[in-house]
Amino acid sequence: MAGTGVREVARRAVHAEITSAAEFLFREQGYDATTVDQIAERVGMSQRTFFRHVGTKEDLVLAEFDRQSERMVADLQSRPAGEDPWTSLRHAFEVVVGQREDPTVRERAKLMMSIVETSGTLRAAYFDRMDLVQRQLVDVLLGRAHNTESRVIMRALVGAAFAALHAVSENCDLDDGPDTFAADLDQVLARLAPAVV
Amino acid sequence: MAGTGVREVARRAVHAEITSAAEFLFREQGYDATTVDQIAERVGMSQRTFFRHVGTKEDLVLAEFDRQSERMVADLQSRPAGEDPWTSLRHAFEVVVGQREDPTVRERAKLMMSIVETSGTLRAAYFDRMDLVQRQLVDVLLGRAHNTESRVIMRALVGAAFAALHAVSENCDLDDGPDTFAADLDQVLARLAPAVV
DNA sequence: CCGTTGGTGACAGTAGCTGTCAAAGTTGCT
DNA sequence: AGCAACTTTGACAGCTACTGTCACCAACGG
Repeated sequence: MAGTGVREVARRAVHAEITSAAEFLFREQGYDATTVDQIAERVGMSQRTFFRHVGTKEDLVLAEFDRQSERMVADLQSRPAGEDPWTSLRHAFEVVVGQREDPTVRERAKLMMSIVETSGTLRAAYFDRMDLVQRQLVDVLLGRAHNTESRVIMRALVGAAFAALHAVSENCDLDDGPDTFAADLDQVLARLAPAVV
Repeated sequence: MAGTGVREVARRAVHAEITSAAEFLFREQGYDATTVDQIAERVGMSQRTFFRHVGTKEDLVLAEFDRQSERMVADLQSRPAGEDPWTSLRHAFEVVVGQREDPTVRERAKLMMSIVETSGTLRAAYFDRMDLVQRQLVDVLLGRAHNTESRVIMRALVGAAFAALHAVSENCDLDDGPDTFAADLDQVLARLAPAVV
């Protein structure tokens, strides 16, 4: 199902080229001011073909977040079932924390985030996807062997953890000092956690 | 600035009529399947005039939430500055809880929420607005006299409280039993709270 | 009574996105 | 190599939310 190899490679290459062109234009003129036609023209393809490869203009920016989300869900699944949710979530967040370690990747992530924050529709779509991951994480946690929590509580728990993640994320994207992401996250989570376990 | 009285009344009446027509159609065929043209035609006006009164199709559904948000911010502002944030927020949430008391209003709110949940763009816009209120609430709390919390912490705190609100909201909209909203909210908030104060 | 002001409709245009169809290119099998 | 099956592509047309423009009409004010 992974395609005929060659075709799949071609697809990825095209997709990468589109993404690169789009990012250039977004950085240059902003997300909203950049039209799909401009991106398509820059890559040298018709608008129709663009949409066959990309699906949505939003996806160009949010695809990265989706990949991260998938990994988060997978990571949470591979945590011991006996572990308390809060700790498990902190470990799942490691995929976000880890990406901050490489300065290049970090800057890229900041850029993406700043683009997201400038566009209303984009920001909205981002939040919607965050909600989706949260639901998936809740399902994972509820499905664990010795779980005793109700869905409502679990939803609130996961939501709270994400609130911490989001707060720290926002904060670190702002100041340009040394990246204190991991430390800040631990601090905020600790502030929210104690009763929660 | 409040208009010439007469005109303002007319405006409100027209707006109400549009809203009513829209809600009928949304309930009948769903949000996405209902076009702006259909709504405009039902009220007997041109599409252009519709947009002069409404601004956005989304607004027809989300205006109610905006009003609630405004009241929440106002309520939070009128709380004693010495009160701990968590308690203050619980009181601010009273505007949501209170609306659940009148069965008519409650059913209407449930309907609205169910419409929001069916449409992707609508859901996304809803989340974006929730984020906006949260930011406003954070600013209020940070502006209080004897506040010692950092912005990050406050953001996480407010986010956690909203996670609880959202979880309970989702839960109560599902089951049709007696409305246990207030009790559930208190329970979930208590579960999240203790360390927080 | 007339000028200003505000609402309205008709028209046209933009941006994102989808369906359709025929042409061109690829792949696989013989 | 040669042919049939499958994919990809571009051109065209269409839909929906939304905005700009302009002329028209009605109410309000002096």
